[in-house]
Amino acid sequence: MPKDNVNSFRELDPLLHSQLRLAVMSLLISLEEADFVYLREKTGSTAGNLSVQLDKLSQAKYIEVDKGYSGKKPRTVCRITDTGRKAFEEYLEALKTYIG
Amino acid sequence: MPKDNVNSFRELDPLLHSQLRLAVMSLLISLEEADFVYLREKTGSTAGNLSVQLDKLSQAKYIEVDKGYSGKKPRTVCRITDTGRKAFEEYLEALKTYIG
DNA sequence: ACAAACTGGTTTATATTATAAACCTTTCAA
DNA sequence: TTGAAAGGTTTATAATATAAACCAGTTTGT
Repeated sequence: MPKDNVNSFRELDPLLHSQLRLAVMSLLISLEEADFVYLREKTGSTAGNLSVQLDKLSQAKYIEVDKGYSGKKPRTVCRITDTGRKAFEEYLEALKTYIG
Repeated sequence: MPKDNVNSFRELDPLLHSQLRLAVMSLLISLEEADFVYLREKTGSTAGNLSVQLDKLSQAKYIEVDKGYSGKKPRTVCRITDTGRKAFEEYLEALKTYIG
């Protein structure tokens, strides 16, 4: 019996398939650099949530996070890595198997 | 101080932002009718997981689920509703705010 | 006829995630 | 010098996804 009922959907990287992390990556992919406050405002997220999600992206090496100062104020700057860029592109490819 | 740092991302309907439910909706949107076994095979999911997710889609009225028989075997048939179709389209629109 | 295995599912338990709430440290303004 | 704000982090809770266990009926083999 020919089995053509085969899964035709690609895995969606769970690290990217998350509203907030996807938004962050979406921003970083075109900006190449953005700080914590900017990301918080552009995504509309709470600081706590953003902090957690940045950690996850950072641990996966999808982004780099530099903690420094702007004058006397702490300033956390994020940028996407090559790994992150590649993962994002693969996510987009995978998405297409769902949304045509 | 002008605040142009405004959230530019639309909400992603959490009911659709789920790998399996999205796959199911993706199938139903072009097929208009599919049974449980077909969906399980096409999505590569386990029966338990599929059962749970179909319930959620059904409770949200995104799909209709008819339990009947094909000969002596139980057969559960699903189709998308207008509500579901609309939600799916809105999900696609929202996604575009993330993926350009 | 009876047991074992298979179909087509559902229910329940568990692990993971996302999110918000509470908290911390430093700076600034009164 | 005290209180509020900025810039985060940590912790607790709620929601989700997933798998494992289960169930009723059917078919197969002996």
